[in-house]
Amino acid sequence: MAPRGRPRAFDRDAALRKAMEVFWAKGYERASLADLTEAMGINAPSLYAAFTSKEALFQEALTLYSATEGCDIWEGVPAAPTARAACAHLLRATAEAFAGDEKRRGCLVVLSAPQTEGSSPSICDALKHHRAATTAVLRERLRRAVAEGDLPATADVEAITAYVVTVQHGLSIQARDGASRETLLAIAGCAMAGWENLVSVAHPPAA
Amino acid sequence: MAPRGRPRAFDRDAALRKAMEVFWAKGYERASLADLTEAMGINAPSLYAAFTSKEALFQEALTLYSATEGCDIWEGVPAAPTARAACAHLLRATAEAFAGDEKRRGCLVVLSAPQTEGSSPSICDALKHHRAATTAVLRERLRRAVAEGDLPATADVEAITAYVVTVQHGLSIQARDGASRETLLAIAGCAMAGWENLVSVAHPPAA
DNA sequence: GCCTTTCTGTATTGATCGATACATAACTAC
DNA sequence: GTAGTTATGTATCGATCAATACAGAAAGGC
Repeated sequence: MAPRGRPRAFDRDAALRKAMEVFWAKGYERASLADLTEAMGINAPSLYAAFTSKEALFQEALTLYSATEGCDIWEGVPAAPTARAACAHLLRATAEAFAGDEKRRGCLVVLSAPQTEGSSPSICDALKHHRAATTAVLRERLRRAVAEGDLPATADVEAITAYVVTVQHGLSIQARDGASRETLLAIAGCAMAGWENLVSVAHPPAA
Repeated sequence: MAPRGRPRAFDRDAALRKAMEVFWAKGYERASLADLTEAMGINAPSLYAAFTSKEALFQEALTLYSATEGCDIWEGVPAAPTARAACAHLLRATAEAFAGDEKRRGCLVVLSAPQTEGSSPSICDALKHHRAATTAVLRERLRRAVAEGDLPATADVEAITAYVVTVQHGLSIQARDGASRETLLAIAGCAMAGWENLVSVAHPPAA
């Protein structure tokens, strides 16, 4: 069952991983074909033959990212024993992940294409969809917590979900600005400091 | 004291404001000269004669932004009667500001150039410096609160500052993802729900 | 009037963008 | 072997990028 023509001379998975790292460090738009081909160690025609287009390459890189980098963070959310543990894990794991090396600070999904206007709509939509999907994971976990009696029935699941996700997104900016591991973890700690009040208020007032 | 040569045929301030709006909606890199000149109603040579370069134009737009758009939000921080009021105002005013029209959702300072790698270093540094400056405003207000006895001496001012700023930055992402005014305000409310615990803990644990 | 100065519109610069045409190389099938 | 298929490297495509050269227009100074 060997393929018919001339065999590919490079490791497709390894090249995809390199591409992901370039997108992670530079974002979708700023990652040029020259950047990508250099990092991947191949020429443009090979890239297009294997990945169709820059956009399709990014989509694959995004899938790889969520399957590898975001995996630990988000798998722990439904698996956590309580709603509180789920949120604490999410924020702490995010802080730990963003404390890595220089090139990988912050989340690819959050930082790759922040501008709605003018960007490739499919890229923007894919990232937006991805953010919505991860948000849904947390929301479902919190809903389950309410159903199980872990959280009071009056807890505002939508608001708490949005709040925790907002802190997580904000951590990407902090990480890109060079915040230390300690700072990132302190932020996560602060965000959880008011948990008891947070879940016991039906509709948290705007102040 | 009339200027010597042919008078400028456009309103420089009005053109700068238009440029700011383009940068706000598209970010620095994605805002092309064609976009800018069209919005400003002038040709490229006029733009360069009046603003030197795209980069210098952005710097001026950034100054205008902080002098107008960010003004209400940040002026209220030192002016607030208490640390709690300062933070609550900051987050609520941010939520209100980001609930505006489609093109202006989120903060220009946060969203214009999220990628450190490869971007124009001076643009990136300017935005980073601006974020640091606004962070410093909040930090100073909290320090004053400790000095005045408004906050306990054991309060972790650095961590609280970083936390509140992180929520504020995260609101930009939420706003760009289309969060409603109610959602943005609910997030601000959630962020403040744990205030009493937040300020009474010396070093908030990571969970 | 004429000269200098500054701005305006047209047209264009070299660089870089993402994406390919083409000829050649390397493999399977027969 | 030959035919068919796919990948590779070089060289390049048209489009777009930020930035200008240039000539004409509109003002003040004299």
